[in-house]
Amino acid sequence: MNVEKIIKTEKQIPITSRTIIHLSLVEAKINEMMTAALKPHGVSLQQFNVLRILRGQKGKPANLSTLNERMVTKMSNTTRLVDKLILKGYVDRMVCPSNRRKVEINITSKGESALALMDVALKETEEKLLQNFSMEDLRSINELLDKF
Amino acid sequence: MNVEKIIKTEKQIPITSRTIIHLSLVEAKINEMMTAALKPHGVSLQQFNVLRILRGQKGKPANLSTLNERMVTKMSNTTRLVDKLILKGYVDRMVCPSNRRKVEINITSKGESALALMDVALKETEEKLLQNFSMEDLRSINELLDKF
DNA sequence: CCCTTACATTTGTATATACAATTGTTGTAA
DNA sequence: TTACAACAATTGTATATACAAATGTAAGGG
Repeated sequence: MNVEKIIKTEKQIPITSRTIIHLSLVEAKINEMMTAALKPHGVSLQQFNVLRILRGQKGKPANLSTLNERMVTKMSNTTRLVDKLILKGYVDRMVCPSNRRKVEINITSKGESALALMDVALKETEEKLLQNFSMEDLRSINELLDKF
Repeated sequence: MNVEKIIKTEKQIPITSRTIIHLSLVEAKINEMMTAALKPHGVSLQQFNVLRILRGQKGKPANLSTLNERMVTKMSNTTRLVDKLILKGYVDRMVCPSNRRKVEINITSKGESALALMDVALKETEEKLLQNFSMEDLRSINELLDKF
């Protein structure tokens, strides 16, 4: 990825700023490729993340707050995200019987099989994105990212 | 940054997926902090980037395509981004006399002094974000990010 | 039991972004 | 010169997101 071509905005860009910009550019690239990979499946990256989280629940329903903690988006959007997944029939939502303020969200079997297909597409994209990385590189970058 | 708490969506998450998710989370954090730092100045992160690019032009006007190449956003949004900066009086736009399809965009002196203030705020945010990074860490992470 | 506060989610609204279609301009080949 | 393709920017529209306010529910003190 050719950062220099893009960030030649200032004469002498300090390495701190360079790092921040570099990260944003990489993330944009990732986002773009992942979104493209999911497009044929008709879901957005965020919708995919919700499905993944729900699968991780292994049948135990998740409420909105739980989803929200594990996502980058804000609460109000989580509601609407789930709305869209319900329309597609990938999840269902019901009021929690023990605490009617909460809702319980589950992935449906239709959602699970759709998710399985998405996994394949995403896996390929990940491999493409990370093709220049050795296992040691991956460990290093994760370690460094932990410093944020 | 505690990734583990967030990405416990799946049982055994492979290091490739972990890396991608990790990057997204870090970028989200950066974005959030930068946006917050710019908020008192009344500009978005993207608007700030445009101003920075224009300053880097050193008086030489930039047209929209040029701005676009160096930004993460799409062409149509660049138009509207510049619109907003014009409203604030930070940039001006005129039709290029030699090729009337193009526009020439310049930062105004008002824009430059506003940008100088933003720089201070952003610098602080960067330092906060990168406080755990040694100079060697910064070099490493930039090198690794180049592999994307 | 009523009132207040906190909780969990939803709705309204303004702004941001992506994508496709459109406008206006230039260059060029018949 | 005119017709057509390519270029540069803009507009329309649908969707996404952030933020604030509102809704409905639960829990606890008087």
